[in-house]
Amino acid sequence: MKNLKLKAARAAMDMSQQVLADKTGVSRQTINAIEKGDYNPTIKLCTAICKVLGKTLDELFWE
Amino acid sequence: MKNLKLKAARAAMDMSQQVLADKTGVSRQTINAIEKGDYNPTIKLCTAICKVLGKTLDELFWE
DNA sequence: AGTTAATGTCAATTATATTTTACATTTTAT
DNA sequence: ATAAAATGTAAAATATAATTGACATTAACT
Repeated sequence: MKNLKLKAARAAMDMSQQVLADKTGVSRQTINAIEKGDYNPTIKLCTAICKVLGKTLDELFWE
Repeated sequence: MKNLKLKAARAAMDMSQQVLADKTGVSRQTINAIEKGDYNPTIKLCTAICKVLGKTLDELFWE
């Protein structure tokens, strides 16, 4: 299942996958894969993404 | 950093680490390690733990 | 005291998240 | 129409989450 909430939050900040990757300290492919939804990031990375995008875990990663 | 919120939520349900491990499909050592705090579980496991304990990600895994 | 359930912890192995390199496709802008 | 940036995707390698088995300690109970 795609993570459209993440994709939308990133779009709302006008931030590319590459920039989000740099700010969270992971590769662009990792961000892409999380948005694509076919895997399972660590809570630490989810938290880092939330902080960069100004959202909480519940807002981006709760179903 | 220990996860005392998780430990407290489990205690509030009077549930052992072993039972929580069984209900979330991981080993007891994994639950113990998460409570001890010296690592970084996947979002999928965090979500499973939250559902068993009737809490949200923000309540148990947001700092 | 003695017994049992629960917890803390460690070493070795397995499963999988993440990286790296690379290329194709799509969007955005000129 | 063309170039550049952004995205989608894949295979191989690396880092680390999670398992297994084992043992010691602590808490709860009779």
